[in-house]
Amino acid sequence: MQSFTEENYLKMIYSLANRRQGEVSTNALAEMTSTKAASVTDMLRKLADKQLIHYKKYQGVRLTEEGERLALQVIRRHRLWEVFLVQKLGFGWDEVHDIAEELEHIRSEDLVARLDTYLGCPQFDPHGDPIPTPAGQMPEMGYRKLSEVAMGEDVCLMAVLEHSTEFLKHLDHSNLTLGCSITVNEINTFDKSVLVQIGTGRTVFISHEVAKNLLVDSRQSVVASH
Amino acid sequence: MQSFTEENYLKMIYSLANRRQGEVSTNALAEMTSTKAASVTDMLRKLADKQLIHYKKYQGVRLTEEGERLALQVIRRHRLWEVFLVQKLGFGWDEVHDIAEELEHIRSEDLVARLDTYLGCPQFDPHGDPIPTPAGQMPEMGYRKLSEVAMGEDVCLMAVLEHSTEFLKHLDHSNLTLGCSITVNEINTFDKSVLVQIGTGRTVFISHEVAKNLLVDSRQSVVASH
DNA sequence: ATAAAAATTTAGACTAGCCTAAATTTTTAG
DNA sequence: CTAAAAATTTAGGCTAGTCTAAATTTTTAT
Ligand SMILES: [Mn+2]
Ligand SMILES: [Mn+2]
Ligand SMILES: [Mn+2]
Ligand SMILES: [Mn+2]
Repeated sequence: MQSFTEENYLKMIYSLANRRQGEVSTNALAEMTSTKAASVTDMLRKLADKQLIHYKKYQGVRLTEEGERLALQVIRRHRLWEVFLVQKLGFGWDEVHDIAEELEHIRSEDLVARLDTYLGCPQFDPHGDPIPTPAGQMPEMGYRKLSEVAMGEDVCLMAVLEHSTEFLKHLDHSNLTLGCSITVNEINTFDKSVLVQIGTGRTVFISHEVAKNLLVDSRQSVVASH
Repeated sequence: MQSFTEENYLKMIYSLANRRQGEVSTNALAEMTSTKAASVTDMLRKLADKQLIHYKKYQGVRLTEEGERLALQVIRRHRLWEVFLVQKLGFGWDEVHDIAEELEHIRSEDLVARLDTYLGCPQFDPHGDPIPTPAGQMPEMGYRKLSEVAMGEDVCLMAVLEHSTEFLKHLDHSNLTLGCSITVNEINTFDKSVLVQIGTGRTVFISHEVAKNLLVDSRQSVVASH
């Protein structure tokens, strides 16, 4: 059985490994856990002892099969609770992360199964992130970043990479919601900002900083959530 | 801000204080927290430092006003989550205690308020226990134990004092559910067991051990929950 | 190729919560 | 009223998770 802390480390190793491909560094983990590198090293030794990670001193870290299985369970719980908070309790998508961060650690197979059923077995969380299957598979969506879309293309907003309240509030403010269609009208070469039309409605300016964090799909996919 | 452990101690001091009136003893807390008396003493010193309890060495302990306020918040969260688990997720009343024991520690004013609204502001949890008000008042029900009811009386089962899975399963087995009416047909003097009729239906035997843990009301009150 | 910089680990220390064993205080019984 | 029993506290120690400062290894840049 793992502690809250160990579960958090596993989850963060998983997401860092997927962001930059390959081994995860001590410093990256220290930043993400808001601790110091020395503390991370201690924890890595413990996780390695428990066979949850592959760890060679100075060489970075990688999840074992068992470690990944556990990480995906935590992520599954996190995302299911986020769906609950938004769809059932009426929270905004910018308000749920911290609460889900605590709910994700309540370990009861039965609870997760019932919650999943109750929510109608959702495929995506309120940020468009796929929910790992009960069997522990993480669906791979082939999304691109809006910052990589060519001029004139017509795409659909499927997910966001950044979950901070400020970022999500900013999107609300620009009328950018999951599932909305986006047409790229103009790309400014000097700062890579874009001018897009949302649906058939208004035209908004999106900075490169923001565009990098919007995942889109060319296909006319069904809306993930709303 | 209090830790999980501190919250658990406050909650247990509250319920022990209400059970046997007056100061709560170190040993009683040790038994209830499944720790040793020495550990309890350590924690009592800490809670006293934080002004959450009145504590004089060797003299037992009592909650301060602030301590009681916090204890009631924890109890409110616990009972609301129990309602959620039973009414929304379909758990049995014998399965929810341990999960609620973890959920109760998630501190978000907003979460509790929304959950309360979502559940329809319930007054009682699945065991018939009153849910403290948001303002921190614990409603006082004037229930009696079934073991104290006179022969021939007609009462309504309102709550249970024991929450263990075995006990609750035993009640299910005897068709004893919250809100059912009970007529005392016979009281055996040698072992204090009773023979009762449930509603207009079958007649069951109830040992003193069980009857002591059933709270009833003479009035034809509306069913608390079901 | 090597020296400086950056990343990482080790050493030593702290707090929260828990334990056992021993000391102390309160209660109970004769 | 006193001696034994029971309850409680103190002393000293352990683990998880964290920290700072110092040592070590790897990377980067001349
Ligand atoms: Mn977490
Ligand atoms: Mn999310
Ligand atoms: Mn608890
Ligand atoms: Mn209850």
